[in-house]
Amino acid sequence: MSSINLKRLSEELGLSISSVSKALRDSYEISAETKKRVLEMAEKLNYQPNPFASSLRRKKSLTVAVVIPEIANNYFALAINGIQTVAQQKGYHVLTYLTHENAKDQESTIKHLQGGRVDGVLISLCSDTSTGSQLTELQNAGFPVVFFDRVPDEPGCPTVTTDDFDGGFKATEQLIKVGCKRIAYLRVAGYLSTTVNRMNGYLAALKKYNLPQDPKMIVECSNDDEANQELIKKVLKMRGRPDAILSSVEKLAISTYYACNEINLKIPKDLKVISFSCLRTASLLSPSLSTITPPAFEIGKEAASLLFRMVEKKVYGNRVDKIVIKSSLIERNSSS
Amino acid sequence: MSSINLKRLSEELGLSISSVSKALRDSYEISAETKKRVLEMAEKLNYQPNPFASSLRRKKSLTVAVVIPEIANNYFALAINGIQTVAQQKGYHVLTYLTHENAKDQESTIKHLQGGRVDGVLISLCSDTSTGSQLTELQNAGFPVVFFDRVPDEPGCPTVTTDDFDGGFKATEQLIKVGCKRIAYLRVAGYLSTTVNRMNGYLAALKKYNLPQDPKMIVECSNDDEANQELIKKVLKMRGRPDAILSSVEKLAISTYYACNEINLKIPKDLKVISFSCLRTASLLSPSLSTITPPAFEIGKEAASLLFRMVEKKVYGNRVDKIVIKSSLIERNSSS
DNA sequence: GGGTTTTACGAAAACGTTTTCCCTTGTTTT
DNA sequence: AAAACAAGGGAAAACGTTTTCGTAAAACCC
Repeated sequence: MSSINLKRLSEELGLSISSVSKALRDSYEISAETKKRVLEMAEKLNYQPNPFASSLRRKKSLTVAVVIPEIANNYFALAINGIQTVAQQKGYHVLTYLTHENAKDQESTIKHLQGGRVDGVLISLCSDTSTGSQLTELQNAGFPVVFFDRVPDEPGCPTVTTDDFDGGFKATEQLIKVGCKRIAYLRVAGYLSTTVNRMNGYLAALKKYNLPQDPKMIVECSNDDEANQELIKKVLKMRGRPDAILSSVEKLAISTYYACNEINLKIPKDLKVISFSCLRTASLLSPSLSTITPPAFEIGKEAASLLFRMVEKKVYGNRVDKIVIKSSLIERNSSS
Repeated sequence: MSSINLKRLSEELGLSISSVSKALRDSYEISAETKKRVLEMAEKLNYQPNPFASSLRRKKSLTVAVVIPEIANNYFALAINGIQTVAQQKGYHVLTYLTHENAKDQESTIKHLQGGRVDGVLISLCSDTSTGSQLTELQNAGFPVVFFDRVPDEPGCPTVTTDDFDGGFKATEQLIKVGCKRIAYLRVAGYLSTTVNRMNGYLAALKKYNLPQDPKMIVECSNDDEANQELIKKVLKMRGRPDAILSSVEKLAISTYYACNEINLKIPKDLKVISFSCLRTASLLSPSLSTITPPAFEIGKEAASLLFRMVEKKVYGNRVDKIVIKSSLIERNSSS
């Protein structure tokens, strides 16, 4: 837009283009006095360097991509907040892409990103990702990728996650301690590291306390809120219905609340509920919702920091970071 | 990354660089047969065009910027969702920048954006913006800018907003109809189009129903949740305390709920509450919160569509769009 | 004061595209 | 058969930086 470029600037100053460029980049080859003149003129003419020319030449975009399933979601909104905070402070730009839990979208996004548009990628896999191979390929090619929250199985990739297993375990333990015997686990369809780890924690707790594992107590939900609500209603009306629900994601807890309203089940009297959730209004719900709260903002910050370490040092092949940040279990009325 | 470029591709095919480029862009100068060969080879070698070279040459970035105060906010998360949806479908990339309600950040962001990094800007002003002049300057220079939600006063700029005045009016009217006499309005500091328009609607309703305008009933809040909660508590404890609260933003309604919990005021018995809010769990709160809900997703979509119209036709000087999308007032228990 | 180093700057290539202009060949027109 | 034209393709400039290399002049070293 500001069609004032180095050429224009150099003419104005009676210097060569290269000298002006060097002055602006504070090169030792340019005298202090000249630098000052250049800076002043650049300021005066409101010179803004063309980022594409610069990126083309330097093979650096100063940009990272964030690829997430959705954004209208407290967890991801907070995570992005953390990512942006770190990125903006470092002078990086952030491109975001939504996959809408759709593997095809995710694939084509990744593919486009290989053109060099970004210096690195932060990604949380979508629920119907069949495999992380496309991504691991990418990073094997030397491209910095950090996974957060929903990460692939492959051991060789840097991840930032929370202690999902522990969260699932402790939440389940808590439900058991208040007397629940038939605890249902609401999972989302597809293979998601978070869902699976949380479930494994849940299963481990059942085992520790000698409670049976009923396959009917593991409820596989979809991305359709309506359908989920119906499904949960069905489960809550069946013979031997659960007396507690552990929800692996926030929206399923919401659906559970609606379902209970509809079929007139009282939480916590008839059903106790704990959910993984970043809902800020958890304590204002009726009843207040017990949560395992992942530190989404910190996870975003850590993931971004890790990515920038990888981007800035060239050496990220020899070491793989697996950062885990603890969630906190907050007991409220829905589970007591 | 994929260091395979046109040169490499052309060598592989025994064609010139220019022919390959033309083939890829489906130029009429290239025979169908050759195009097919080129496409196949490009696919085979996983050719990804360098976006910077392309942007540099064509002076098009296929990228837009979204500048918002914060992202961990239901309204903005939904709006971004709408923006992304339109942008991704159009093949555009989206850069997001957070201003953290800080005018300095906003200014420097805008300034950087003038380098040509983006083809257009979607922006919702931060609360301590003194003036939109920097932006209007930008668009006078022929740069496409669309304001959404929080827009400047200047008449000459394209905006996408909701009917804030009406929302404020109807919410107030509703509170009056259920018998409230002393309705407080919670506003945020600084000059924000939304806050002011909503307040004007509030004032107009008071006037229509011959209720007095008490300056003490207009409570100016800050960005500090703690402080706001204290302030609201103070207001709720004063002589002649309000019997209803109209909150201009979601978070102040949350603070109101917390404040009431602390000083043991019962909503809706002792205090009725209506808030502008996109909270999905409004109906699950205790008590369920009556809201005026701006169609954030649609606003995002409309804003993006408008921006793309401006970006794609060169002619956007002669006409200024001011799109208004209605909010819906949803009455729940907090106001009945 | 001849030689060397340092300082400060400029010329030009390079990054990977896109696009304008030109050329060759073959076909059509008159 | 000469002229005109169309089809398909290539050479090279251009976009705005950055960076390597070169080189004048000034400064330094006995």
